[in-house]
Amino acid sequence: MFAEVIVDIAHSDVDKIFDYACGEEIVPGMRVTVPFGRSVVTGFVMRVKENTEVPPDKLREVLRTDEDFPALTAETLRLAETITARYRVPMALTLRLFLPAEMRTGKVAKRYRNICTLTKEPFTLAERAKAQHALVAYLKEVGEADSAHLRERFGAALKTLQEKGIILMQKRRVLRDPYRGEEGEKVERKLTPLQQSAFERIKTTEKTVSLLHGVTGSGKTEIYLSLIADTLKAGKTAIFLVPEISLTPQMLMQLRARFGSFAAILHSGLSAGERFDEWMRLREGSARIAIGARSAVFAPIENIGIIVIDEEHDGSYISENSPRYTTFDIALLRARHNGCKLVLGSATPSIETYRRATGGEFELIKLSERINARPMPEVRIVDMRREVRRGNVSAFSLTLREKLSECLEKGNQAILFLNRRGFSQMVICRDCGYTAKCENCDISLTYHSDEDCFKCHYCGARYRMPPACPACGGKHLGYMGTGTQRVVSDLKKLYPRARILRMDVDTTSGKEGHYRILKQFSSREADILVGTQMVAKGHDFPQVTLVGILDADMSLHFADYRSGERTFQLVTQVAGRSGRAQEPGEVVLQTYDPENYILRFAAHYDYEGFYAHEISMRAATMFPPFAKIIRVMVTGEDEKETLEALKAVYEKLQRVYAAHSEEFLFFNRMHSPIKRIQNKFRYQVLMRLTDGKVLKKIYDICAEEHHKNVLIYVEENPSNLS
DNA sequence: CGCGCGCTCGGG
DNA sequence: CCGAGCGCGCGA
Repeated sequence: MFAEVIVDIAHSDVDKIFDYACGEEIVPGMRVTVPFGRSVVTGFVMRVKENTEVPPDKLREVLRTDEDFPALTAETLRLAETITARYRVPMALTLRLFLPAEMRTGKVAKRYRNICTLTKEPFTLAERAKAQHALVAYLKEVGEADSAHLRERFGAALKTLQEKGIILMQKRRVLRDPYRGEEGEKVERKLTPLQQSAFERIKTTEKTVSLLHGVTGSGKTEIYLSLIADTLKAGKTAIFLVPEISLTPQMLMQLRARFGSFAAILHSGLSAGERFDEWMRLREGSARIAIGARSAVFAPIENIGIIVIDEEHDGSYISENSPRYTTFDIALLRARHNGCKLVLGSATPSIETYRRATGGEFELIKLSERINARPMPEVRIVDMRREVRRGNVSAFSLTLREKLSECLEKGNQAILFLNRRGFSQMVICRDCGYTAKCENCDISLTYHSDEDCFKCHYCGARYRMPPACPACGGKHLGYMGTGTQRVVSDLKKLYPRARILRMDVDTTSGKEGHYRILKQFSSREADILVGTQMVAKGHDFPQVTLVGILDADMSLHFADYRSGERTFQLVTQVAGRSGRAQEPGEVVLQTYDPENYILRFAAHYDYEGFYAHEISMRAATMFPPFAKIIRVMVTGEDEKETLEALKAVYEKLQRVYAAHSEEFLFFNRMHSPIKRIQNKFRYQVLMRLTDGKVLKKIYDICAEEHHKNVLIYVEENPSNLS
């Protein structure tokens, strides 16, 4: 027998099949150890065959298998072929997506437990050894138990009985279960008639993809869970994808309560061992629901009955590393392969998705009512230009201050949202105009008051705060632009008795960081929560009756065709945090552009209006989904080398442009808006295509262009053009 | 990716 | 004439 092997080296030079002689035990999907050149490496068996073209003097043998089962399934191998072809990345890189990182690094220790059982031989115990009697009785009842557990319960009796040969101990491999003992209560809510009909439509539609477009609080989650339960009943498996940030302990608890150990949860908070074991449970089939962020779309399960992508519009579904896949594309491939349904859910679907839904490609299901018909909070738009004219230059409008006082007096909670970390956006010398910039990035530094330092928000570098301007020695340093720290410090002056929590990347470090702050806030340890966009995502705080959006324009003026879409989503989401329980909520939206159509539509929760406006604008300007924006990034530490690489790709791309100019709306090379990040120079070729065959050519050109010390990659519709 | 081969260039 | 440095191609 011969095995076709891809070696686990992510480099295009070795991205090809190597044949090895092997025995019968080798099957496709297995990881094997093979001799390769002068070294020994891990490889993936893609196929096995009876014959080989490789001359016998070159042929070598598979040394051993890494596991005694195929780590990759047949579906997975096919899927990998498609992904590799689509994104022009080495096969090894694609195959790695399907395995937990722990498996490759081999750093995860298998966990063993000592399992105790009673001997079958007759025995007698001393009359007065009470603990021994209790232990034997217990074991008779449960059959077998873990030694650590018994020692804790019965103490030294265990050791005595073991020495007497009455209790037998046996080592056995066990899988870690990160949520053991946290079963919670099994709650199975009955679906409302609206939910029930959505459920039925998803099941019966001819279309593979359904879009559940439901306002916040319309009960989408309950529909997903019912669909998953239904799939389990049919003996199939399920994938449930959520944005990383939504994997809160409460949510995990809810899923655990509903599905018990059938659910395997893959997320960044798990230890290496736990992650590996959750993967194992899926691969073995003892867990049948894979729940997790985007990488869970590669879950090692077969016979999939449903795939759900919650908060479909969320940016975290697009991979930022090679291969730059979109979760939806992979999910669709898997849904087609398994002949199952794919459900997308969102209150604010992405423009692209909504167009495909209204165009008839997806089944569009609207849930326009909230559970219990609770109204959406009222949004009040405040014109900040008027505040400035009145002499109020603080971050808080008079309206917001009034509402905030009112809210606090009633004993309710408030959330203030501002998409800017730190104390002030930048520090400028009033004498000479100098601004501090990062040494590694082409970015001005943000002042952080709690650590009294400057930070670069791109690479995380810290700098000491200079006593005077480094350029002119002037002492008049000015703070421009308000960040979350500044808001907190101003709030403390305005409301000295209010308890304030801040939530942004600076305060949420560590794996439980988010959770800690959210828990403090939900258990009423604070009155006001100030935060960046991470406060926007689906947490349920019943006591919150006021949401303040301090600077709604921030994300609006981003150099990105999707900035309008993102602003709409953000405003809708943050607003949804207000008034979830009995009391109606309010939202104060501060802006310097109160006539802006996006903010107007968002204030009225008018997604359709927003969509109609946005899509006609995209059509008129020929932006996605009517065209494709392609960015070829060329980045490297040495400016000269990087420029040479840029020139080489540019010349080749230009030939494509010349030959197919009708497919190009735009073609140009330039510095990236941020010239340098983490010491790497960034150049780009920017294109806008009327979706044609040239994209393949562009990928080909970039794949064949090899420059050492310079990285070249293609991005499709990149979400930030920095 | 890691390695050895061979070509080239510079110093002695 | 010899050693260091680098570009190239190979690996089954």
